Amino acid sequence: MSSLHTLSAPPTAAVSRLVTYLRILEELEREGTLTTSSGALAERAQVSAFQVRKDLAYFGRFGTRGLGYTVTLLRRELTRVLGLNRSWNVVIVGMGRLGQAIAHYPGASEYLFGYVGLFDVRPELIGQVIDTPTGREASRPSQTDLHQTGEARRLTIQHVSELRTFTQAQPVDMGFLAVPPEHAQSAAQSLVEAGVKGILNFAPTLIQPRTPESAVQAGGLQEIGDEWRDVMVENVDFLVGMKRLAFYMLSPQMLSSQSKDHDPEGHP
Amino acid sequence: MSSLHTLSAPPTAAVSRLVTYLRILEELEREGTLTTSSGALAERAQVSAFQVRKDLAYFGRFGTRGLGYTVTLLRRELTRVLGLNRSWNVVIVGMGRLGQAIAHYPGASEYLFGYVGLFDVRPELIGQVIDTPTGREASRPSQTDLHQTGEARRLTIQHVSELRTFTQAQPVDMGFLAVPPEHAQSAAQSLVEAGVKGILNFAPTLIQPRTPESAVQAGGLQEIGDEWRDVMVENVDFLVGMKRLAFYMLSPQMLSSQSKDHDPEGHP
DNA sequence: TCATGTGAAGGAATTCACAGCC
DNA sequence: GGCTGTGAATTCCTTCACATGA
Repeated sequence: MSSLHTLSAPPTAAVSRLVTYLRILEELEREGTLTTSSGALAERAQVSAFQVRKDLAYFGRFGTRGLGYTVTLLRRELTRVLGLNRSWNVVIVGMGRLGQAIAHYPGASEYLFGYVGLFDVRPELIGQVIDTPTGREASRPSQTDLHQTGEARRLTIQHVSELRTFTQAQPVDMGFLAVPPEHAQSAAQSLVEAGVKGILNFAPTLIQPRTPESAVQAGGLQEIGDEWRDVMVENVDFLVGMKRLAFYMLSPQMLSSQSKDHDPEGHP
Repeated sequence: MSSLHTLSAPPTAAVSRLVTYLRILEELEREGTLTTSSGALAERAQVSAFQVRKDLAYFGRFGTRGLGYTVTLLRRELTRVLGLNRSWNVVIVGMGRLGQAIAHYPGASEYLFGYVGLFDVRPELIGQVIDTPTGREASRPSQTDLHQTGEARRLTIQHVSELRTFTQAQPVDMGFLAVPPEHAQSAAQSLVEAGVKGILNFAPTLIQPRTPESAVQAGGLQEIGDEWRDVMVENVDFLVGMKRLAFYMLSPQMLSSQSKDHDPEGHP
């Protein structure tokens, strides 16, 4: 009977599935569907109905027994739970082909993710002007095409060395890292020193959540590692996906039954 | 004492970690390190030494008790296990900004992944010529920079409708899908109808591993679903990573202890 | 009667401790 | 002695069955 049901931490895979459910709910909303059920969501998400209900139960009670879920209501709740009803200021470090593709990618500008700065070290890129899509309005889920709302924001690529002063004038929540793997650690270090607390790493390498020893003995850092406290790193490495695909094509019988998919890259 | 130890299917997360170990071994090899240990690998992979040993044990016995692992030997074994010692012919469907970034991405051309065809439906893209990096030599791990071996392969973007005849003349193992989400299912269908058995899906949507009903009632497909048999789909969705990052930045206490990372997108 | 929400059962993956072998 | 390889224990995630409530 207690109103608290923040029992235990949800499995990380459950968070990924929540993102999928949210996307499906948005599709249903666009299709004009008013209500749905755990079974219907399960089919489109390629999981079991049990799984859907359990996943939702980690975060609250959103349905009506005997009826199911109201699409709009559940969409709104999941948006809130995932932290997608607030705005996130994002910088991209590394504006090569991948960084530019990310900057223009339509889906990223939904949900109030907005690019506020673009950075690189290559002289030929610095000063270049890029039009990035801006986030949709805060209030409306928008019946119209989500990909077309908002207008472009014009940004100039700056040198990474300006990152620190940039974040003093302009709050930055996340940094997207799209630099070559050999520069990923130092670029991440620059982000952290600039006070950025979230890193989405596209490079095929793991970011070490600490200041490299070389930098420590070189400079006079007083509180080592402290700047990395509370920094979240999430990895998006398509080479891992590519190699996993190769493995499972070669050995299809190696597919374990449980949790065939869902979840990101990185490590505990 | 039996020489068989292909006991049970490894966790899918173990496969992702194997990819990480392999990358670390390549780094160690470039650094000139001859031998290593589960502890050393664990530190760089951000997992426990137990985990490293258990993961390796799923696939064989590669170390020497009391000594550790020979870097070159373990690298070669993991390369074989992951199916990266054979060549993979890849086509890209969707040559917008993301597709072009993928086509030029240096890491993909390692390990004998080679692009053999590029496809799109937009008239302004068809006929455009793209230089893609080619795979490194089969035999050598190459002491020199892995990213610089091989020369460019010149490819012309073709219309997706030519996919079927293309695969009859040229074997294709994998298709990389970089089209907008609303076209992902039909593009995947085109790949499958052309006989492609592996799909790496970059679109933020789940591919349904079956022919849509609309196509079934329209055309006279005799054996429904059969063309999807043995097709592997792997998802790489950076929007999921982005939203996961938002969630964990908002609720850091929601980090479950186990398997904080590692694993792809999709579902069971 | 319907479909959700949830404690309990079951199964999988990780962690551990130690046996086995340089 | 040192580090791997591996059965056993533990922890976690998923599946299930049913109580709950519209």
